Amino acid sequence: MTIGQLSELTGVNIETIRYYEKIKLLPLPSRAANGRRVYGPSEGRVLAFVRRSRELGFSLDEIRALLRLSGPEKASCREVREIAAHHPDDIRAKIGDLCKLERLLSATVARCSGTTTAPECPVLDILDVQRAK
Amino acid sequence: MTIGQLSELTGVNIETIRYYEKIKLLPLPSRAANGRRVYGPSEGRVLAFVRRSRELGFSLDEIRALLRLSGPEKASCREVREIAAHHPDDIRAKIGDLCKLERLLSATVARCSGTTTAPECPVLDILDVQRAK
DNA sequence: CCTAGATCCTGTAGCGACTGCAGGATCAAG
DNA sequence: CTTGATCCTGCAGTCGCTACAGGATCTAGG
Repeated sequence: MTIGQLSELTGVNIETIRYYEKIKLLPLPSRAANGRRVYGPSEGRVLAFVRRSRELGFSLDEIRALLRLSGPEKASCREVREIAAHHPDDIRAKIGDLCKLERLLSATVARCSGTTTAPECPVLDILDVQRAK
Repeated sequence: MTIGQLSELTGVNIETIRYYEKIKLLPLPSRAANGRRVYGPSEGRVLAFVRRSRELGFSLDEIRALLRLSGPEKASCREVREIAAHHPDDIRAKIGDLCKLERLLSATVARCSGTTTAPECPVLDILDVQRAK
C-alpha cells in the first residue's frame, strides 16, 4: 500500500501520516526500492486506531500510551481504564459550558434586531456590561 | 494601574496581555518614566470585553472586528449580528458531538472491569474494532 | 520513446492562542 | 542597603496539524 492509499483507506491526511511518523506515534514503515513508503494491513489498523482515538478526544500522548498498552499482551486493562476514565468528566464539563454559552448567545442574537446602531446592540452589551454567568 | 494589577482585575495573564498588545488587539498603553506600562480604567474595560468574548468562543480576529464595531459610534448592529450569529450553530453541533462521545466513552469505561488483560479490554476494543458512530 | 500529470520524497515554516524562559532593570519594604 | 517582587524585551516551545518549496519518480496516453 502506498501512503496515498493508506490515507484514502483511513481518512487520515498524507501529511498527517508523515507527521505521526516523525513524532514516533507510528513506527518507521518499510520502503520500496525507489524510497517510497510501503504499508501493510497492520499499519492500516494501527492508523485507524489512532484516528478513532483522536475523534474520541484523546491526545497524541495518550494514544501513544494506549498503543503501548494494546501492543504487548502483558498490559493490564486497569491502565487503559486510567487513561480513559477522566475523559467523560472533562467532556461533561465542556458540554455544560457550551450549553450555557449557547443559550446566552442565541438569546442575545435573537434580541438583536439588526437595526439599531452599535451602542445599543444587545450583543455588544452582553460582552461589555453583563457579568452574569 | 500596572500590568500586574490589570491582570489581577481582569483575570488575564500578564504574558497574555503583552501578547494581545503585540498582535495589536489592544492599543499601545502609555508608559511611566521608568518604561513600565500604565493602564487606566478604560483599558480594563476593553480587556474585560476581550476576555468575555474569548469565553464565548470568539476568535481573536472576531474580537478585533467587534472592538472596531463597538468603538466608533457609527457601527451598525447588523454587522455585529453577522459575527455573532453563526456561533450558536457551531456550538450546538459541538455539543451534539460531545454528547455522543460522552455516552460511548463512559459506557465503555463502565464495562471495563479493570481486571482483564489488554486484549479483552472493552476500551481498547472500541478503539480498535467498533466502527459505530 | 516521449511527455504530461499524478504521486511521492525531504525539509521547513506557518497557524491560533497562548506559555515559559533568559537575562536584565527597577521598585517597595524592612 | 539588601532582598524579593515586579517589571522589561525578545525569543523558543506547545499541540496537532497544514502548506509550501523544490525536487524525484511513477503511470498513462500518444
